[in-house]
Amino acid sequence: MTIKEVCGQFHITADTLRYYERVGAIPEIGRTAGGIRNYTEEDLKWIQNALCLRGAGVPVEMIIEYVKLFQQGDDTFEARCSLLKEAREEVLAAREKYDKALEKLNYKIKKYEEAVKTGILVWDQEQVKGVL
Amino acid sequence: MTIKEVCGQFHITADTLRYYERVGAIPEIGRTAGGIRNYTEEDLKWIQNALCLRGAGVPVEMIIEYVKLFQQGDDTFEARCSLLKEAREEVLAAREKYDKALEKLNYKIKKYEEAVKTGILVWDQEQVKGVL
DNA sequence: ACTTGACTTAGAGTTAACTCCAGGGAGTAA
DNA sequence: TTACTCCCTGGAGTTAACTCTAAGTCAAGT
Repeated sequence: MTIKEVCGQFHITADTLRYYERVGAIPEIGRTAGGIRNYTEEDLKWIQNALCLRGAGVPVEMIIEYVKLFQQGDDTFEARCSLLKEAREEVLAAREKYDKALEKLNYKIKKYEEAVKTGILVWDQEQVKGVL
Repeated sequence: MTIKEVCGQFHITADTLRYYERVGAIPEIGRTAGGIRNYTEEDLKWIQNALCLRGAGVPVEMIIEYVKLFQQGDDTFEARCSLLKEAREEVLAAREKYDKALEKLNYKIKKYEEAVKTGILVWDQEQVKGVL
């Protein structure tokens, strides 16, 4: 599979794909005789993994660390496990912030929708702290 | 309220607070006779607002836009409303990615916990796509 | 053989969001 | 008045994660 096909599949640029490989967020990709990258199904899973974690704000550095541990073999199960747990904590903490923001946004949007109709903006005091 | 007190309350640095003010993510803060910032309760709400949105990945640029509209008065209800809706879409989309990542992380952590005990790592094929 | 379009590298450039620094003023206490 | 801590500004520096550029190589079609 060529780099272009992979890009199309994941909606990312070739630069990003090469960047991930260069820094080690995905393993080295095999090449054709002519030196052109040839992605396997396994490679696609690694890309999926990197994109999924990045999408949840996990730093590239952490993904690199996981790939390294993976490549070091079965002695690193424990290290990988605690790395993943660390990542999970970060993602959970971030998601809570997202939930809080959504709650406030929903409240404000509701009030603004009313305000657009009535011409008057009202905040029910203290219903949601810190709204403006 | 001094800048230091505000920093303590929100666990951010004075630099960040001045930065938000400088770019307009919060309104201008009133000063003492000597030119030192004196934060009011209203200011704190704006800071809360900025931090809440930033915590959910909403770009500073968007927050600035909201503050601008707010300061332009009641003619901007509609504009503010659609800005908030746009922000909500972004936050919702991001949160879905977080959920997907969490699902995978939970699955992998479970498998790794078993692997640490048994010495063998098993992926139930296709249960979660793209796991490694 | 030639053209065309996709691929390669090393390395420089960009962007957002801070973060730090130098040089100086403000406020309180001894 | 001296000391000390906090605060001020303008501007430079940092960091992560890409993103782009130049100069060249590869592969397919005609």
